[in-house]
Amino acid sequence: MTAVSPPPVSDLSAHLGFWLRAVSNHVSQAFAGKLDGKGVTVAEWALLRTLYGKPPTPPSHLAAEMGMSRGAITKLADRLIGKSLVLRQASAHDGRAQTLALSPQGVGLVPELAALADRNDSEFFGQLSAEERATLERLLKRMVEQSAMHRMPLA
Amino acid sequence: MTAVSPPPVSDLSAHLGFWLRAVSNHVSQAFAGKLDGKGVTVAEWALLRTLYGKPPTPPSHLAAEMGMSRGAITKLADRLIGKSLVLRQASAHDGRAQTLALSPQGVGLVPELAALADRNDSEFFGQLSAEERATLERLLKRMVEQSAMHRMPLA
DNA sequence: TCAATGAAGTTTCCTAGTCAACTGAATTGG
DNA sequence: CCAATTCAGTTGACTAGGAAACTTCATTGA
Repeated sequence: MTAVSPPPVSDLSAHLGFWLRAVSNHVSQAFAGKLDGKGVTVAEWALLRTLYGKPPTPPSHLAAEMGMSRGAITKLADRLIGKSLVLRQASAHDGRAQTLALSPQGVGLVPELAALADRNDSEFFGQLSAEERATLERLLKRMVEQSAMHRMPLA
Repeated sequence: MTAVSPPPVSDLSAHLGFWLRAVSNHVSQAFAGKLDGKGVTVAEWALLRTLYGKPPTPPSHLAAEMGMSRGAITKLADRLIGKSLVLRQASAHDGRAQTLALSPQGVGLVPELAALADRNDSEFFGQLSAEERATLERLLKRMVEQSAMHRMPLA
């Protein structure tokens, strides 16, 4: 009568996905912390940046571009309108449609936030050599292409 | 009188963090889909895997190891106990403390889930050459070390 | 021309975290 | 030896997103 020991299974850390997620979450959380000081979340930053320099854009376009549901955009936009960073305008032609655009405050804020994004990125990836960064970028982009990641979910 | 055009700011996709998050989320979501068939979430998988092969473990240890709050572990454990995959036991010595352990069903399930994790990982990273995978792993692990990511948040 | 279909946004319900307040048990030091 | 503090775990309020039902409007085709 021998004791039954559980079969060996691969470790969590045996997966590249594990390390990818660890680093990704760490970088994102650090960025979230920086944005906190500006009273903005990462998702809000993404929407603001997406609107920057664009003509007024329908929420459904933003949803597709940002890889979020339309419902999520509704709520995100509500929050940003509450912060006076975004303006919602009904379409003249189509009674259903509307567009979202940056308010003047929003336009003013985006460059500040972009500077934080730059800083955050170099804070973490500056630890790698330029060549290593290029390699990392190349590999990641190839995975995006080959895995048909046409949606870029924020969550 | 010249029109004021908004200053150019770096694109979202100019940041390595952007691509990292895109790939990470994609891989995680694909994995979540696979786990769905087993009635388990990614966080639940992580807790099950963490308990596998370990003696009964206090929730607070799991919280530290998994980079989650104690409150989150309480709720996660509640769910897993509801699915009869985890057992909660009060400590004999310390009236406050308790331990969590896999149930027999939990022990049986982990290898199945681990196989899904293996499959998911190779599905995505199998697109890279062995050398590229090694490079990616090296770079990611270095970032974990150098950025003092002692916490590994799941969220 | 008007019923059926489809599209755009909103809303509701659900899940899953965090944080902070709380409960009850253990420890400590005056 | 007991009051204050600290510690483990739970709970509740809150946040953020997804999915699906729903509303309103537009289009289309018989």
